[in-house]
Amino acid sequence: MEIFLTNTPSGKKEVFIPLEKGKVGIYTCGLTVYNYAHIGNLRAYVFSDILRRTLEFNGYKVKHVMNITDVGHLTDDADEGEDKLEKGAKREKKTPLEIARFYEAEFIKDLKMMNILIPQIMPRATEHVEEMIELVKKLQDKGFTYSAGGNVYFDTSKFNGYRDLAKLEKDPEKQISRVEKDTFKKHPFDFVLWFTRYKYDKHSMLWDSPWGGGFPGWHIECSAMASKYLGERIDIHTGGIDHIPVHHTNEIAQSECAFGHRWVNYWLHSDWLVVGEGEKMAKSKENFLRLKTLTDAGYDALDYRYFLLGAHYRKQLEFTYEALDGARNALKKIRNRAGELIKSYGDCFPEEPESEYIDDFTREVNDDLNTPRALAVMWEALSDNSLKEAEKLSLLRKFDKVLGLDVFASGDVKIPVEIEELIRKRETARKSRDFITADQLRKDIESRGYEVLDGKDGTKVRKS
RNA sequence: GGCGGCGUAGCCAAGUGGUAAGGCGGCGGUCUGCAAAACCGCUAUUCUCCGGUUCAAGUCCGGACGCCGCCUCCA
Repeated sequence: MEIFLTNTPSGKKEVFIPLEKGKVGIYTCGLTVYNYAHIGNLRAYVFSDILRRTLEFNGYKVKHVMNITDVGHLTDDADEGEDKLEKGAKREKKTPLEIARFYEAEFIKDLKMMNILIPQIMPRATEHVEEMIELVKKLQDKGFTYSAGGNVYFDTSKFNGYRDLAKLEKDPEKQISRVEKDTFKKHPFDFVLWFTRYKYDKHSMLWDSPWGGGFPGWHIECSAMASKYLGERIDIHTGGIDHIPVHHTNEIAQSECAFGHRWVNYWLHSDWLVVGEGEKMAKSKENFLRLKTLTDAGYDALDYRYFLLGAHYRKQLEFTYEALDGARNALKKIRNRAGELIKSYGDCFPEEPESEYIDDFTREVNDDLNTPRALAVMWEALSDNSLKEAEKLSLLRKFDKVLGLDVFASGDVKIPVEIEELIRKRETARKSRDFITADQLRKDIESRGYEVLDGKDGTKVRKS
């Protein structure tokens, strides 16, 4: 079945055609590890995870690369910016590299909790400075750079398609910029490939280069690492919507000039998670929520994942606890159902079910990753009385490969003997119609984290 | 100034010309000693508003109002 993806340059859904049959390379712009990831960041990675899982669901062999930005980049490219890692280091009295490794580890923990498949390759910028220098040299040899004020700049006037991706104003005169002008630039849009001029005397992350000791510009790392691991032509590049105007625009310029041909076939971007009055979540604001904030409040990380899947990745999504509660209840229902199914059928179900629901599900997810509809298909299948229970079980298994909700999580939890004992006591009390004792015992059991389920064929317990 | 998005039930949200998915919540029922769970049923004559095109519009066009993002760093 064909897969359609919305390609940023055209703004339209396009049929996905891989460079090589049966294989896909994906490059995802990762996190700058100077602080914890917030739940908005996580939305972008759940999105790339769904992309990967969908491609694998369709039988593709996926090579997924996600970079770790552990070089401190300036907050802007004039001389005013602060280096984020230096800033974090100062804040926590550690070295920038300690900061980077700590937050990288925390980030990966969050990815795992969100049931995001860890990309096969996660290159660190600091370990690829040589490749970046090589790429800058290549651009220099081809005449796309100039040196000024100690920095090496990319000359955007030499690249015709500059800013096409973002459909931005090409005439600097008409451009309103909020950034202080860097007087060394020939053209306002030019950007730094290599810095030797920097603000801090004791900048601790410096590398030698043909242009002097310094550090790489931000954009060059993705071009260098992406081409190292995926080659000079790449199927899909993903990132947050914020990367379109600057980061990806510049990546395209330097990569296509260096390689001399088209670089990426499909650009996919996820929109913001917003909070309150449509306000985007940002680390600099008070509205910074971490995954830990949610789990400390008693939510499962995958409750949040379910919440994210309920909306399309290309639309702004408003985070509220009310909506998260809805997601939690829904996921719990599915897990309860899945738990019952697995208890009754265990391993006794068709591995590859044949069902129109598979087609429906695939169609939705292949339609630009329409997870809200995919979820709807799952719910319809669950409540379809013409399906056998074992079929539902295998459908759930199958769907969860894409959704990644770990629906069988609460499958077979052993009930402790003391709980069993309380259940028996309660049964005795109920038979003698001593409901006061029975209700007290029920409360007792519930306070220990188990639910009492009275049914036609006796009482059951499950972990709540 | 330029570019772009959004406005669908109490909440989240799908839907890109054919007569309003799904989930949560709420209500009613079955079951239960009661409750919970589970299951079943109901829950938007209507998609911010006003015009237009069309046999047909939430979907296309024009306009109004409201909200938001980007053109600095950001997922």
